[in-house]
Amino acid sequence: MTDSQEPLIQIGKLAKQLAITTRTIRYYEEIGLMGPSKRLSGCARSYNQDDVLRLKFILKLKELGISLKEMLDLAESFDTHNQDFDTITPRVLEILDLHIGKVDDKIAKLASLRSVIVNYRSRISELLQSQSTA
Amino acid sequence: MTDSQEPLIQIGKLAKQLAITTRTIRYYEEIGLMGPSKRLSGCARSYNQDDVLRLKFILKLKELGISLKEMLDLAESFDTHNQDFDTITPRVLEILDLHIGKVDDKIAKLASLRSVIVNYRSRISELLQSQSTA
DNA sequence: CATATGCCTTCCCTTTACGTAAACTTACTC
DNA sequence: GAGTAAGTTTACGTAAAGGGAAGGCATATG
Repeated sequence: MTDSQEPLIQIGKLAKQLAITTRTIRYYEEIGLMGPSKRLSGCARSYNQDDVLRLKFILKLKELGISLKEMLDLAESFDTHNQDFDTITPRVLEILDLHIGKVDDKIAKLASLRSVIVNYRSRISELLQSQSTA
Repeated sequence: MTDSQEPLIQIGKLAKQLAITTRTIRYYEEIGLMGPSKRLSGCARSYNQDDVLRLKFILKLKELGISLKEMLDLAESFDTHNQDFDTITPRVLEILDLHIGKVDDKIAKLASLRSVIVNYRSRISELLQSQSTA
């Protein structure tokens, strides 16, 4: 595991690679999601493979609809009991379950919305029909 | 239809009745969702049954996930061609179809999101399982 | 009369997840 | 040595949907 030289990447390249902006990466560091990054000479941030993976993970969670604040909470509970894998994982499951529930709710509401709209649509359509045949 | 006296209700009561705040009602008026309300002496807002229905409708749409801005767009196209029923109706159908499409999109995305989360959840769950049996 | 509601307007505050300058270093290249 | 590109920090701006306080009428009641 001890590579003679870890492949380090700078912020601009990393951002482009993940199709986000440098601002986003700095922001994640700012709020503590990414941890302070190692600096090159000239203070330029550099990222190794672990950092990249962490960022990808964050983006994945975000894509799943988890807010940055929730991630912070998650990260905190990782850090506070990170010795015990058994106690942290249920917490993750809990959060995921909560999210599945939320998504189910949204889907149900949208489905109901859809039927309302469709209903409305057909009533108007009928109205138009009777209008033209009058 | 000409009631001798329409039952008028004031903002505080209306808010309480719909379980929202007076600020919310004023806000909807502010952005043009509710139209200027008739005032009593003392400039107090008053609402008749139509107003109440409109507000209920807005809350319904909101609950269904339609943003206030989208409602404004809808309201605008109602208002701009409201002279000719034959020409307005197809436009409404168009908007409704567009919304049905949007809703379908959202539902599809959420469904895919759901399966991703569920997948993730089960992988973690398995991990926990194998952990405890180790 | 005093006080308590209820309403009014105006205006700044909040949260989330960044966007967008401004002003400044550092590094590479012609 | 001038220009360009990429990096830095600080800090104000944005959208959505209101929250909440200040300061001021008007009505109702003991």
